[in-house]
Amino acid sequence: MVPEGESWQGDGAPPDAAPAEAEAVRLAVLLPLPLAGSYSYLAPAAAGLGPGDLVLVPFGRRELWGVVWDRETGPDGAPSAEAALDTARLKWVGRRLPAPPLPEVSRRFVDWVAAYTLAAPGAVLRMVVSVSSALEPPKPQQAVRLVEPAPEGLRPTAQRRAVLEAASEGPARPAAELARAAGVTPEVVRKLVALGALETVELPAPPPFALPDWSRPAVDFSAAQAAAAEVLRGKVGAGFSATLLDGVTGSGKTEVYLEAVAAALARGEQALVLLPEIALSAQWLERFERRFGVAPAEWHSDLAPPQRRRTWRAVAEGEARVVVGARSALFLPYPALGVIVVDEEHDGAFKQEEGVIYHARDMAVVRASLGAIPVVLASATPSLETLVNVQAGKYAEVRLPDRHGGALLPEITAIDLRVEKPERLPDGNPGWLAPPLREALAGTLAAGEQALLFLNRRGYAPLTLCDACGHRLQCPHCTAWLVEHRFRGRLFCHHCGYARPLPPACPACGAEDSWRACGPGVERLLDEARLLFPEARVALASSDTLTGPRAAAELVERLRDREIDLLIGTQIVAKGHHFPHLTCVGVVDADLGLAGGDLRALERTWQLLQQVAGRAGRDALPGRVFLQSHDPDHPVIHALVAGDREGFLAYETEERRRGNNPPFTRLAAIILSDPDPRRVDGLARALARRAPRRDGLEVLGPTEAPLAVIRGRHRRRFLVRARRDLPLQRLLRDWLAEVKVPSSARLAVDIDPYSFF
DNA sequence: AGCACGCCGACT
DNA sequence: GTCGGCGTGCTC
Repeated sequence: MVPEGESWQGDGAPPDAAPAEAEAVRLAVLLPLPLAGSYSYLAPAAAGLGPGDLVLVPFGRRELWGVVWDRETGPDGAPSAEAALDTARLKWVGRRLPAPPLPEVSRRFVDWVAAYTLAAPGAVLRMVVSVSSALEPPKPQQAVRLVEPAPEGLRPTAQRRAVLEAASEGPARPAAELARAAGVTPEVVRKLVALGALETVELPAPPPFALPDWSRPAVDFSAAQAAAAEVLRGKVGAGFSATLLDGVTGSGKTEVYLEAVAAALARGEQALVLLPEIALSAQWLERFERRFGVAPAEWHSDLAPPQRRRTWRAVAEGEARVVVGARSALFLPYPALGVIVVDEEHDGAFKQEEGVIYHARDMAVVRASLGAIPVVLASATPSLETLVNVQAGKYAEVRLPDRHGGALLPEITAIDLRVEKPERLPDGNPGWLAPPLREALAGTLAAGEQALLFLNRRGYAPLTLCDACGHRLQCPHCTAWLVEHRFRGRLFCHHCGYARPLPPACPACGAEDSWRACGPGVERLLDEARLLFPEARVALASSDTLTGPRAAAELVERLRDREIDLLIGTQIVAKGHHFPHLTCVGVVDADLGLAGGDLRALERTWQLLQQVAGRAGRDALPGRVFLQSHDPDHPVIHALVAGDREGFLAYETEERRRGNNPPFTRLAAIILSDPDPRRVDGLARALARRAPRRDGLEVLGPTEAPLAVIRGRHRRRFLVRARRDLPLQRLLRDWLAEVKVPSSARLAVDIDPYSFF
């Protein structure tokens, strides 16, 4: 018989002699598919399979991996209620995969997230087991090296010589890498192996993830930091807790929460730090290494597949002790997670908007609760949701009041664009910088200090129209204007990626050279800055210019080395980098986002501008911040100028309460889409007819979604607002189950929607 | 999600 | 006459 724990070879048919019924068990196996539930399989009792085990199972005419979710027998050995399916129809589980079983807490997390987001459990499972190739043990990597002495009779072509020369330098390398280094196709290398000039060897396994040294001394803490660190350390090992770590930019939050990480490490546990955008985290990694002496395991979407495989397995085996990652890192199968930190918890990047739609900050709190561990939410501008939870006593709070090292907070001034109008530029084009901002920039640059212009608009101009007939260039697939990107010489749709060159003549009236750019983008500001400050070294920072971690790190370096005098950037520059000589920040359009219509527009604007303002004057030099606005009396602008955070929060809290909006109610969005507008309208009407009606529940819609057409799909949207005590998910599930969705249409549910697009 | 089966247009 | 389009349905 099969020894327990060994992998049992099977192929969906019963093993040699079919075991008697008594020797077989029924298992519920969850598959990584968007299906409603698990599927039942048979397995020999002696295989010892239990919940969490990873197995291969036959499914239709395919073979899939799956996770044993449950034994389908009650405590008395009788089949459970849901195991009604006729045993004769069941297939047999195949091979058990040689991977650590999925921890119980991960399985409960999958079920919880699926129930909350209305996603299929299998779709959530796929986020946990996101690297199916990691389920087999790592194959040793093959490499090639030179055979010495070289075999005789080898025809030495130029390509072969290049390969042999490359191979003579350095250690054995994978064939593909060697081919790349020699500038030849892999075929040449293969041929040389066949000819005996190169030989294949196994590369030693890469070194395991190093254990961070938590016993190294922490950096010098201020009294406030030391006290905060002590509180956070005390949460570790004390069951579930959620704590807001609230401190202004530069107050040293990172070092403080790393003490909670150190405490978890000291207990032999794992730690997870979620960052909104791992790509821009070079400085964060430096700080981690300074504290622990080694690098943490990284997890984000653009890891190379071998690294991904290795990291997944190292996490599952408990070898990777600290993971820093983007939101998807939350779903890794940690066997011994001891603490979760969500840095910049207010950041919208934690909201996953595709596939399983979830908010990583909220799900982190759930994961912590299921694992009975602490979660730390860190931010200089906490979300209203989190602050309300603090006020309600659900979350603890730790504050770091001062800028570490005593740097001064910047002085913030609003510029009323209705009074201080930007002048035309010397070349006749409109300008976007009002006189007071121009003067401040001139003064800053003359003093040899650095300045930042912030405008949250990529490209040259948000709209391009024909001066002769007024025709506006629009995306053919979306309800959106095309944005001119002059450096790339093309027009782009920011919603679907459609790109085309600027047409030489207007497609509507045929006029030539008639395009007029309307409004500013960062590229246009760059033109203005170069014209006004020809001596200054100006650089641009947007997602178009900072395409990866290297580019971002390089920019940070150039700023630090003062090779840049004036930086012009989108929100990409708001994230926490230290630029000690940056003393002047100009927000070109502080009103952008105030009008946005969605319920978090004000909060986002507040947070973004607060963060941008925090870039100014971080060390000994005081900073100045200018907000250009057409509405300087707006409460958000007022609060920013007065530095009145409590005032803003009180205002915004009251607005949300009055509008019956979250966190005082709960929202869900139902988004329908179909290439055929008539069909999506039909589906919307069918849903509207069956919309649930009850006290405390509002169903708004259907309306055209704000971008009515994206990628050629017509979109309609319902918004559901529910009193917090109502079972929102159950109501939605019952409602949506009543309507048949045509196969061409898609229906997505967004619980707690953030983006209203 | 795949991968079948199934019923209508342009091609060797 | 077939190859092939993707609409509908099923997978323990």
